[in-house]
Amino acid sequence: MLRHETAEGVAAGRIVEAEAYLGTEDPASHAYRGPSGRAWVMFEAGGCAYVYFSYGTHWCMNVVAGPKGVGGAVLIRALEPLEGLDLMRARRGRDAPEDLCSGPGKLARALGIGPEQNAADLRASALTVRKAPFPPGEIAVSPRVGISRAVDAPLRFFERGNPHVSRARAGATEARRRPPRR
DNA sequence: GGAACGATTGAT
DNA sequence: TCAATCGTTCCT
Repeated sequence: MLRHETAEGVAAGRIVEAEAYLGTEDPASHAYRGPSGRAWVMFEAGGCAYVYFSYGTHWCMNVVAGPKGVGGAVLIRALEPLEGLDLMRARRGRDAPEDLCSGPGKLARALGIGPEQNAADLRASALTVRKAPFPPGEIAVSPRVGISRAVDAPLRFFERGNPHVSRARAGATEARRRPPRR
């Protein structure tokens, strides 16, 4: 689960959807061009947060993975809210639990995650990743959502049937198929 | 120096 | 289906 402690209170949820972004070999990854610009954090040692500004409007949060010097991170795409739901509601301006954390921008907003948390140590800071209170169900795999390169790589992972999983606009479900080329 | 695009969301 | 909105990338 992902948990954030702020002056406003605690908000936490169980991670139910995530995507892997690799290093300089993954054209869809921010790390593709090396440790320049915002992507430098992806080349730090695993265990810290990579927070980036998306579409000029939203913040998204990753867990950096792999050894120092190698690019890689896991984008947290959806949470099942478990703690601080009213705080999440206030931050999100939504009421339904399924509307609080069912997308990378939504969950960052709900947990109060922003640029201040970039490069934060997820083992020992206000923002942590820890073991969930109950184990996952079946894990399904699909292509990643919202990208235009490496669109077929099966690097999205989610708990099948969980109502808090984001709705994949791009149709990135396990049933998705690219039309056969002729 | 400028144009285009993007690991998204919410309203129309 | 489209606007919001801005940092990064890519082109001239």
